[in-house]
Amino acid sequence: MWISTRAQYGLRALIEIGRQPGQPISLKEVATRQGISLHYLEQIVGGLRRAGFVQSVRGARGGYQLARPAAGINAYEVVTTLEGSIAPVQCVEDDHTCASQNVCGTQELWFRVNAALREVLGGTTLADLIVEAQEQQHARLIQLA
Amino acid sequence: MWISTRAQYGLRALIEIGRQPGQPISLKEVATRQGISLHYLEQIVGGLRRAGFVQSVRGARGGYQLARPAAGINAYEVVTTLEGSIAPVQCVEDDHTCASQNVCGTQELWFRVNAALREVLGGTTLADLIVEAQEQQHARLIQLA
DNA sequence: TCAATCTTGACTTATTTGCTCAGGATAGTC
DNA sequence: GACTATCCTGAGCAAATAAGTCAAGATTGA
Repeated sequence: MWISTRAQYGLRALIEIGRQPGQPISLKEVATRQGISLHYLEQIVGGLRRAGFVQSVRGARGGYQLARPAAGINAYEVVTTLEGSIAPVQCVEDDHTCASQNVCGTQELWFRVNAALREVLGGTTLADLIVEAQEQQHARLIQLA
Repeated sequence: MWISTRAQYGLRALIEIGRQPGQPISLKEVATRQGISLHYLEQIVGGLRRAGFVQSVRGARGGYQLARPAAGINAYEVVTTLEGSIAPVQCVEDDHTCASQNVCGTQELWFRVNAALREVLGGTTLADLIVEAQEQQHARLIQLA
């Protein structure tokens, strides 16, 4: 497992926040629904706020809401905001120049891995995830009945 | 960077070992060529031996050689041998059942990421890597000339 | 016999992760 | 204008992991 809980929880929080557009949801609510520690969530969502994904509404009945439409947020930017680079190896990291001058023989492989990752994560928007989450919950309710 | 140096060095060692089929190469040689600590390399290649990728030849003029043809070894098995699972999140790990019963909404995303990874790594054989490594070195020699 | 090489396992050191805790700032509501 | 819900910040900490290092031995060719 190499995606930290930080990024995983951040994505899940965004799904909850994006679910009811217009009205803010408190972190307490998000924490209960997703089973995440409140204090830890505060740290994570703080990062998402500073990066411009969500807005906070302070005071009683406050909470968080999306700062941009869900269809305009993709999983790649969310994950890298919370996690930093997710390149498989250092060679492939944005600003890095290879110490062994490309003679190791594996660099092209890691580039292909990196490209595949960006394609999958960059091609999934928060709007997609919200739909998937709702379908999953629906399917589960039917299963229980 | 989430592929450990262990797996990276292991792949690079296999490229060196697979380069001259038939004759064993010492780890000292591999360590010098690839710029890796000898003792660390011993640990790593030991793992590859136990997993059946390479054979050791003891004594003077000994070393390591491939135990299977290079075209029959793919990067996915090498990496997972040295690294354990490379699933992005625990949900997706082979024997794991999801604690939040699939209501988190992100599981499908991680499955897609995992599938993309397996495809790229599983589709690259050691024989491919050896060719790529030789092309790289050739290109570099021309560049220097 | 000697030296080159493989083999094993314990140990170390630094970093990261995943939290917890304490305390504050801000703003609606009664 | 007190009360309370909420956001916000930074320090601290235990456990795990990574990336080696070190020491000592086994095996075999020359």
